[in-house]
Amino acid sequence: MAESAKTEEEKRRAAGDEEPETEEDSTSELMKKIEELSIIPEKKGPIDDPGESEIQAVTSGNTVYEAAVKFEDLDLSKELIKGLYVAMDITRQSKIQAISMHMITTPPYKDLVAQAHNGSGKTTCFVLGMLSRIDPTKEGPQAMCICPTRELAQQNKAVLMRMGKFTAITSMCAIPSDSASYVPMYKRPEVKEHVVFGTPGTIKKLMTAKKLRTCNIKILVFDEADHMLAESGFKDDSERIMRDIRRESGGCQVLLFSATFNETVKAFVSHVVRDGNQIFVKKEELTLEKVKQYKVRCYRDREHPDECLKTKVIKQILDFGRMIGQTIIFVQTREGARNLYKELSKEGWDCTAIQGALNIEHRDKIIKEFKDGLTLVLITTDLLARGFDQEQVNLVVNYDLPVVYESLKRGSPEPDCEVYLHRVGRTGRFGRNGAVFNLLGSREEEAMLEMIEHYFQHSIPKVDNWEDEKNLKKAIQDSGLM
DNA sequence: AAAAAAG
Repeated sequence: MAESAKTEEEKRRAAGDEEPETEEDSTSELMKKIEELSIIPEKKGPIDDPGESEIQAVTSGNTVYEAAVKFEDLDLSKELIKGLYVAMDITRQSKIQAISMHMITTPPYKDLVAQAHNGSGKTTCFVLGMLSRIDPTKEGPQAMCICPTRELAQQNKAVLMRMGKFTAITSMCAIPSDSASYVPMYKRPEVKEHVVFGTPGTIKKLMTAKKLRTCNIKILVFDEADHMLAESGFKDDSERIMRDIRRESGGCQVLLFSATFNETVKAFVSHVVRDGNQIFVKKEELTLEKVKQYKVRCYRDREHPDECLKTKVIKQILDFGRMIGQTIIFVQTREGARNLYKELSKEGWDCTAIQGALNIEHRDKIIKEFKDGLTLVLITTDLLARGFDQEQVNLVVNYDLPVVYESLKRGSPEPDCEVYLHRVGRTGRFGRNGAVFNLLGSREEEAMLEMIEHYFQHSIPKVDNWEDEKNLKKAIQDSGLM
């Protein structure tokens, strides 16, 4: 099943790559594609994913927006339409795209806070929004996107370059660079590119060094906005960047995107974009139907307290996982990532590990190898919990459950349900199948997973007797993989 | 403790 889906995917990809490059040919190819689209599924309108049915939109003021059923309804340039259909191979709009695109691309360009499920195409919304607002004949930044990690900034930039392939729009990443190629801010040239993707620290430094002119910014995006605006360490920088750019640009459009907005953040961001449009999803509706979640109980043995059963379970899961696609294993700490990597690679298991303490060259290399499909198993901290998009990932393993740090200090560990949701969202993207295994090494961890089940009103089945490989295999089969 | 950043 997964096999056939994959080959079909690959076929389409290959076909896309062999697209004739001459202007006439690719345009007629485009027209053909558009024709096909208008006869096939449009009566059904936007993708009717079961998981996407509960999106609620609140528009501000008396601006009337119509849902855009097709991208052609959006008054986009033909270069952008071509980018969507030919370079991106996007055929239909997802629900979040249908609801939000007019809000983003239509005057009076109101601010927007938009929540939608993991893997439902939020990036396409804001990247298309940015591209549509840019005048490529003018030099310098006209759109900016703030991200929580270097990896996400780079990934988003890659999406923009692909979607804007047939335009003259340029982009750059403002993220920390490796020590060898570091250039002090005062020595840098002024940013000439149209779009800047970056992390808060580097963006802020470029702005204060006057190397990043923000007066022509028309659209400012915060990806993973709830995180950027609520988490200490990000909050102050993000707010300052938003305030400065709003002032300098004379009131640019601000877009806040994330899969999660808890009640506290919701109240706060609604204040930030007071006159804006809002799209929210109920938290019970956020779990992905296509992703099957499991718990595996592997408590430490009283007779062998040093033996780590979790590692044993991992190896069993990887036996299957490596046959069907790529796997991401989440751990809580940097040291945990190092240790598990050592443990697995020592015994000849082919895997890599990434965490924030690695040097930048190494980080980039690990990500590239994984995105290229050269490595099948990636161990990571919550560095990759949000936003990381790799369609071949069909297995996620929570070696450790995400914990709210403050609750640890209080002595009663609570799970971080939002991080849990984001981790789960690394698989099952765009309606694909996926499976998540939660390894429970103690009574406390079992209790935490119960709290997660309660939070999402979604019960997670247990895989009994994991020592027998058949049971793990059956779980993977039940999730539609293999 | 993870994420960013520090030059």
